[in-house]
Amino acid sequence: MASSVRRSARLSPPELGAWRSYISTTRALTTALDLDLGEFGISLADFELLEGLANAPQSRMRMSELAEIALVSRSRLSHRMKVLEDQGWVARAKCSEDKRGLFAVLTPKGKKLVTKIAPHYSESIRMRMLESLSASELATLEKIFSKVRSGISTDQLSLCDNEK
Amino acid sequence: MASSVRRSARLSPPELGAWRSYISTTRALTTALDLDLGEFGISLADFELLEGLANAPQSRMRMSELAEIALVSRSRLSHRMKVLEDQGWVARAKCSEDKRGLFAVLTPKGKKLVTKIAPHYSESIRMRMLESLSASELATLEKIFSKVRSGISTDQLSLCDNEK
DNA sequence: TTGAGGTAGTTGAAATTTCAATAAGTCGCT
DNA sequence: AGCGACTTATTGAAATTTCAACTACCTCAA
Repeated sequence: MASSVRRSARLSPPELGAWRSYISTTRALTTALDLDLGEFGISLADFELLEGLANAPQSRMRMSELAEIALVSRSRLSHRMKVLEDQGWVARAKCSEDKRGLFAVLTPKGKKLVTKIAPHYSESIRMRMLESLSASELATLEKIFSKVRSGISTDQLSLCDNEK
Repeated sequence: MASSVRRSARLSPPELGAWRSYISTTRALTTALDLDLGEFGISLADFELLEGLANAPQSRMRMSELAEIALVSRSRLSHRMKVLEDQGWVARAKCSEDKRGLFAVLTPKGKKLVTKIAPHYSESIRMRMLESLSASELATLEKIFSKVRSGISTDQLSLCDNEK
């Protein structure tokens, strides 16, 4: 009785093409962005943390919330916060509602940095990526990745400390 | 006399939407793929190295070529090769044409591993990403990233050791 | 044929990230 | 009131990645 589901066949040429194109471009792109931001003495990942805070009410956010929006593990955030704190860009503040918790807060110095770098960041993203695309491609891009995103059950990954 | 070029303005909502959607999905996706492959005791990045070799004639490739196609720095490749070698998946072989050079070679054990894992890898990519997309979205995806890729001058990044 | 400058690959140390464990606090239930 | 299960965040150690030399070799022009 012929096969029924036949899972896990090789990727078809269009599938393979799309995947390869995506993955290799993504690597090149993040390298390029990191390089661009590097001129301002910060990495893409760290800048995203500061930017996340900058966009939050009162420029502060609970550690775990920041970890979640920035898609980094909690322990990684803890470690990064230490170095961002040493730079004077962020601080940690107690949280009175929940004594276990802490707020990550952007300092004035940190705000200044974000203000200074943000335009270059935008420009870098635009130059490296967005500029190559038409308005409709832009829309499709957003649609495609939203779809993919919702196909990935976030909680399953748990953004990767080891919380089983 | 009104402004002329006006570079580096804030990203427009569609631009921002596309970017955010892309970057956050990409993080979730690579985490998911790593998790999937983790069940077979290997990371996505390492598997890509083995797969790269598997696809090369005679399952071997010059170190620098492998670094290039896998988009990793040379020093990183050197370090990774050490651990892949310890696992018995790859070996290094002298290159007679150029005595500075080496070939990275997939061992029989490495080949077996690739053969075993490849279907799961495909299935994971399909399940996590491709399945969410229509054929035309697939085609657009490939087109978009090819465009973006060619907008990024590869040599400028030099795939990131410090070769100025 | 030599020597200047470039290329291939490696190395050790420093920086970063992950992993597993831990402290401290909350929540709900009895 | 207090116990057990869960959550928040941190920590140190291990693994990985980057960074900056460094060795060995190749190329080519004078």
